Amino acid sequence: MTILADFGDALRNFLLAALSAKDFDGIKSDLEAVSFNLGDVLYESGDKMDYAYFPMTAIVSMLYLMENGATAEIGIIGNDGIVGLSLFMGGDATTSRAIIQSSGTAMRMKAKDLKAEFAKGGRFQELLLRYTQALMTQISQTAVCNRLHPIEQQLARWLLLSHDRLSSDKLIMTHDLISNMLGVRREGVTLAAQKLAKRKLITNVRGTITVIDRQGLEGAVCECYKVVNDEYNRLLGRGISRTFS
Amino acid sequence: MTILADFGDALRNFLLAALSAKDFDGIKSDLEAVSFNLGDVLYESGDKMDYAYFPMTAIVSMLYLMENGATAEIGIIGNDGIVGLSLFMGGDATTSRAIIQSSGTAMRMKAKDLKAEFAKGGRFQELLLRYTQALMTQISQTAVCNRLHPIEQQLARWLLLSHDRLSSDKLIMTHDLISNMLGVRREGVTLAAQKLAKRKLITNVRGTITVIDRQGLEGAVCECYKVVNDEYNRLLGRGISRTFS
DNA sequence: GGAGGATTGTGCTGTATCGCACAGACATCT
DNA sequence: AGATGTCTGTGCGATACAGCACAATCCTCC
Repeated sequence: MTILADFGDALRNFLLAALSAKDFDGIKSDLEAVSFNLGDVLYESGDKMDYAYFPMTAIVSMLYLMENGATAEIGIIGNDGIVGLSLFMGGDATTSRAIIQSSGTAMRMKAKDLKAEFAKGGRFQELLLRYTQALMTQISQTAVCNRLHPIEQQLARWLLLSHDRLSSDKLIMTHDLISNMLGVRREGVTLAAQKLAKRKLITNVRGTITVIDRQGLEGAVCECYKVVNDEYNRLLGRGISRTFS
Repeated sequence: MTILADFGDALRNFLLAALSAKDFDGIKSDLEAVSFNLGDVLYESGDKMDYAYFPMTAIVSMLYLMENGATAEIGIIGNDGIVGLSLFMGGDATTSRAIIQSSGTAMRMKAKDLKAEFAKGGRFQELLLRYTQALMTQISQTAVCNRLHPIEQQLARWLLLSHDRLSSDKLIMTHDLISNMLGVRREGVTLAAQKLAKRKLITNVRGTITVIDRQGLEGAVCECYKVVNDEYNRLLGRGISRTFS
């Protein structure tokens, strides 16, 4: 992680952008721009959190780590949200690891500042709570998808969720990394990616997956994607999906 | 659903019991005791909620329903918590169905009363937020468990979560009902229940599963159960597990 | 006590995915 | 250019579970 000298464009984060100018000015001095690289860990499971993060171009993956080393992702947080819900929820820590899935920038805010702002009530609190509910929907739908849908559809869902939070069509990710997120074998990801590539929805070259047919990918995904996106839209006033934005 | 004449023992619900006498007196007049039967639906997915429910002896299952009719449970709420988080989260509805998994009683509270009490801040708000985080942990762990663990362990987890929220050792549930919760085939539940019965952890007769070796069942379960229980303990000051209470 | 329905048990085939092994392709660094 | 490490592709058997079919058991209600 690197602390950036310039303030950056905080309004690339939707939660910050949804504040009124007055509300934003109130918290602006609490924000600090930072930059992350792929694989950086924001928190380990059980860590007491010192900061909350509002991703701008970075994407964060919430990952569970099992005793036998297996991992599975429960949610993706990008410029739509905030990492560190448990600060205002009261727990100060979660049982998941927060890891950078795509390099980029974020605003960070000290734990005590976030708590203080939250405690004031008002628009900021409301936004944070609505985002929490949206994230719960994403996690819930992940649970359902893990149970009921084949890898190919889950990969499509994962690619769309990531694509929505990126400004590019290129996802810098190895199959191995993706397999850790989805909690499946690396070979399973290779197979699924080949199928999607054969359908001309993505290209699939060493270390990079590129979305070439966004509409088509939405046709290949299970209903889980739309349910989550509709709920983000309902709760936060706009979908995160790049198709409709 | 039946509205009960007598007030009942509201303090069987841990959230209500955790309030100070003064705080509880403040909301007491907002509460009304109701009784539910197996299969009663508290909300459908997308329904605007009129009431929140604090289960006392009832157990509620949060269920997702897919387009093809398949279902999967994302969380269990009993006397440890509250059904209707989205009221104070701001969404007023969720994408899941809330259905009675075990008959019994609950306190209900009008939506606007709950929102008003939440908005006051203080101990009640804090408890609700902490419970929300605990439930998020349960949902997340469900997602992971769905991905990584075999049916037998998942059934054990599900039985323990239900057993913790019951005052009896008898769970009135058919294999078919359980299969809807776990999102697997009915036959899969039959097989898994037979294996647990062969290990003398439960008995398994038509329509009723009885826990006969609680300790043994905890030995048969995956780590998911303990992670969730420890987190409830950390966040809410006590585990829900009957073993340690 | 017989009929009918609900619940559980069992067997079969098909399939998705795992676990493992290894080859080929590519990237990087010297 | 060659060495080395990383990433992807492929093939195999094993396994867990799905989907389907149907028998056996039990419960309830006339």
